[in-house]
Amino acid sequence: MARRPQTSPRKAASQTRSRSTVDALVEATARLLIQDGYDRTSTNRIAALAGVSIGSLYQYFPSKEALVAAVAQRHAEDLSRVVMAAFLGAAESPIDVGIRALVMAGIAAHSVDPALHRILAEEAPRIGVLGDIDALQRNGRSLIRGYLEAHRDEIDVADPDLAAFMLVTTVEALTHAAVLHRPDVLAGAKAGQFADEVTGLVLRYLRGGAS
Amino acid sequence: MARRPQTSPRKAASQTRSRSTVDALVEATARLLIQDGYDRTSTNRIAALAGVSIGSLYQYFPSKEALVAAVAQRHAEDLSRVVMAAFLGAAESPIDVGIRALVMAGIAAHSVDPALHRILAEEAPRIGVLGDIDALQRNGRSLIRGYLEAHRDEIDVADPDLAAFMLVTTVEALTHAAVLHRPDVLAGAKAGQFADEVTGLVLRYLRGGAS
Amino acid sequence: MARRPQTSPRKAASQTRSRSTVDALVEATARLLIQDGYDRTSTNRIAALAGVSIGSLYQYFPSKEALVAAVAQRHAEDLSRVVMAAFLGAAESPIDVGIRALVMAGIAAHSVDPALHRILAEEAPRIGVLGDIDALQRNGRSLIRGYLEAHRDEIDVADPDLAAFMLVTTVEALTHAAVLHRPDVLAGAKAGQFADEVTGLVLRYLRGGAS
Amino acid sequence: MARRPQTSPRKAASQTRSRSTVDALVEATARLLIQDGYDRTSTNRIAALAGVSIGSLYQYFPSKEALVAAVAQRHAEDLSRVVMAAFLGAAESPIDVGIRALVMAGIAAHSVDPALHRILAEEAPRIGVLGDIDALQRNGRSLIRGYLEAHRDEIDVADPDLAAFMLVTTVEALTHAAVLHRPDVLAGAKAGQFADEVTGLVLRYLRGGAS
DNA sequence: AATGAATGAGTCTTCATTCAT
DNA sequence: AATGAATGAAGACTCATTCAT
Repeated sequence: MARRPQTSPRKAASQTRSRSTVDALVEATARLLIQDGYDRTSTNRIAALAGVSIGSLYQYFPSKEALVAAVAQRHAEDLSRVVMAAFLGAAESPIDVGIRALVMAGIAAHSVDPALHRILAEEAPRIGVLGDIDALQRNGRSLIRGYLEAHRDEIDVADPDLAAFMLVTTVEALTHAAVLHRPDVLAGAKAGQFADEVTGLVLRYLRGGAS
Repeated sequence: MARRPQTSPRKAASQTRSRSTVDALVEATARLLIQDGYDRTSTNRIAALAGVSIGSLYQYFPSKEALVAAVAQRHAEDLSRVVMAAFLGAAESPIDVGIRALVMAGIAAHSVDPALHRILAEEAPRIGVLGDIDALQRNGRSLIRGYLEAHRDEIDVADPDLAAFMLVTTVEALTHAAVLHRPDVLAGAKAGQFADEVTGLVLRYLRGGAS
Repeated sequence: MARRPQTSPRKAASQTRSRSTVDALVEATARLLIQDGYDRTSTNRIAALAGVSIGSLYQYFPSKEALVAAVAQRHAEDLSRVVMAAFLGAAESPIDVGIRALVMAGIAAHSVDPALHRILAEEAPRIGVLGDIDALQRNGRSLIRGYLEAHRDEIDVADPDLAAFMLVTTVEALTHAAVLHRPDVLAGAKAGQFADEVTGLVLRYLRGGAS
Repeated sequence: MARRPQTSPRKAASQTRSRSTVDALVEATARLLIQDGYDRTSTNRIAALAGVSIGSLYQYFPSKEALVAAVAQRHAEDLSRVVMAAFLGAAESPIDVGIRALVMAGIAAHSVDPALHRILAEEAPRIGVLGDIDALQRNGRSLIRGYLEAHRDEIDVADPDLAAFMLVTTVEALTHAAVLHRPDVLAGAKAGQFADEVTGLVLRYLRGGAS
C-alpha cells in the first residue's frame, strides 16, 4: 500500500503550455507502450519522444506508472465515448435491435486502439491502473443486466445473471477476435453480415426453446 | 534468426542430480513468471528460488528465453494431455455429445494453470516461444473444423469456416472467463449445468433455424 | 557493421561539468589500458578511477569500445602533432637532411606514450578502432613515398615502393626499440649520435653503390 | 609473487595416454589463443576442444596460465630449431654469407607461426611467460654480438654493441613486416631478391665508409 | 519552470576453479 | 584417473529518479 508509486498526476496543468506538454508526454507514452511494451518503455525515451527534458517529465508525473495511468484513463474515456454512442440509443428498443446495437458497440470498442488496449489489459493488474478500465467493464456489465431485466418478457433465461455473463463474454470475445484475427470478416459489406451472425447467435441463446 | 538468443536447453542432464536441478529451475521460472511477468523475472531470482547458483542455471539454459521456452513446452504438454483426454473419445459421436465434450475440454484446459497460460500467451509473441502454444491452438482449430465438416448433415451453417471460428472463440472465451472470473458456476454440481448452458448456446447456433 | 558496438561518443558534452567528466573518463581509460590491457580494463573500474558513476560513463560513451576509440583518437592527434612538427619543415630539403628529420620524427613519435601506443596497436584490429591510428600510418607511408620520388635523382633504388617499405619499417623499428629498450642511447648528448647512426644506415641503403 | 598462479605443469605425464592428453590440451590452447586471444580463451573451451573433461585439464595444468606457458615453451623450441638450422652453419663464414644466413633465419623464424607468436609476444609480459621467448631473444642477441666480434676485421663499426642492436632490430623488423604485411615480396622467386635487399642494407651499414 | 548531469541498484551473462562421485 | 556438476565473483550495460544550476 505504502509502496506503490504515486499514480496521480502532479499538477493540474492549467496553463496552455503545460497542457500541451502533458499531452505530448501522454501521447509519447502510449506510442512507446504499443511499440515496446511496458518494461521496455523508459521514462527517458518518453521524455525524448515528447521533446521534453526528463526533469520536466517528473515535474508533471511523479513516476512512470503515473504516466501509464494517464494513458489508461485517456483510453478509457475514448472507449466510453464510443460505446455509449453505439449502444445508448438502443436502450428502449426491442431485444433484436438492442442486441445488434450491443454487437456494433463491441466492434466499435475493439476498433479504437486494439494494440494499446492489449498492453493496458496485460499490465493493468501489475500496476495499479485497473481503476478506469475495470470500472468501465463493471459499468458495461450492469448496464446489460439492467437491459435484460427490462426486457425479461422477450427472452427465456433461467438465470439472468448468468445470461448477462454469457452474453457479455461472448460478444466481447467474438468482436475482439474478429478485430484482431479476422479483419476479413469486418471489411466493407461483410461487416453487417458478421454483426448479424453474432446477433443471431446471441438471440437464439436468449430466446431459448428446443436446444 | 541469428539474433534471437538460443532457446534450446544446453545439456541433456542425464545424471539424477542435474535432472532435479533442471526441474527446479523450470519450476522456479514458472512461479516467478506468474508472479512478476516476463521482464521482471530475472535469472538471478530464478536461480535463487531454485536453490541453485546462477552459474548452474547457465550451465543448463543458455538464456532467460530458453528457460521460458522450457516452461512453455512443459505447459503445452500438460494442456495437450488434458485436452486429448477430454475430447478425443467424442470424435465419432453425434453433435450434441461432441460439442459437450468440447466444452468440457475447454474447461479442463483452462483449469490447468490459467495464470501461467495467460503470461505465456501474452509474452509468447515477444519471445520466440510461440512454437508449442501456437501449434497447439492451430491443431485445435483444424480438429474442430474437421469435426464440423464430418457432421455437416446435423447442422445448418452457411460458412463452415466462419462457424468454426465462432465456435472456438465462444467456447474458449466462456470457459476461460468462467474459470477465471466465475469460479462459482464451476463449483460442485453446477459444473454440469454450466457445461449444459454453453453447449446449448453453441448447439442452437449450429443448428440454426428461426433466430 | 551492424554488430559492432557503437563507437562514437554519445553527447557533445557542452557544459563545463560534463566536459571534465568526459576528460576524466578518457584519461582513466588510457591509464587502465596501459596497466591491464583491453580485456582486463572494465568499465566499472574506469568509472571508479575517473571518480564518476557507471551511469555517467554510459551517458557519454555507449560502450567500452567507444571509450577506447576516444583514447585512440586523442593519441592519434598527439602523434600527428608531434610528427608534423618534426618532419614537415624538411619536405623540400635534400635527402640527408630529410632523412634525419624523418628519424627525429620517429624518435619523437615513439616518445609520446609508448606503452599506450603498444596497447592500441595490439588491440586495434580486435576492436574497430583502427581508423585513426591506421590512417596515420598510411598517411605517413604515402608521405615518404612521395618524398622519395621527389628526390629520385639523389638516390639509387630499383623499386621505390619496396624502398619506402624498407625505410619506414627500419626507422620505425629502430626508433621504437631505442625508446623502449635502449633509453641509454637516447639520453642527453647521445641522442644526436643515435640519430646519426640511423640516418647513416638509411642513407647508405638509399644511395646504393657497392654493397 | 605469492599470487601468480602456478605456471609449471602438474605431472610428468609419463604414460602414453597422459602424454597425448597433454599434447591435445597444449594444441587446443594454441589454436584458441590464435583464434580468440588470451582473455577470450577459456579453460572450458580448451578442454572441450581437446576432447577432455575440465577436471582432467586441471589434473595436468594448475591454471590457465600454465597452459599458455606450455604453449610458449613449445613455440620457443620450434623457433629455436628453425633458427639454429638456418644460421648455425654460417657461424664461420665471411660476413656477407653470415648476414645472408641471418636474414634467412629471420624469415624462417617469422614464418613458423606468426599469429601465435604475436599473441604470445603481446601477452607474455602480462603473464609470467616471458621466460622462454625472452631467453631466446637474449640468446640470439649475444650470438650475433659474438659473431660480429669474431669478424671485427671485415667491418667498420664504432660501437659493436650498438651495431648488434641495430642489426638485430633491423633484420627482425624487416623480416617480420615482410612475412606479415608483404607476402608478395616473399612469394616464389622474389624471396631471394628480398633477402638480398635486406642483406645489402645491413652489409653497407656494417662496412661503413662514406655515408 | 526547465534542464540535463549524475546516480547506483539491478540485469543478463561468462568463466576459472573445486570437489563429490 | 576421469568426470562434469556446481560455484560466485565480476563484467557490460540500462533505467527510474534526483537535484544543482
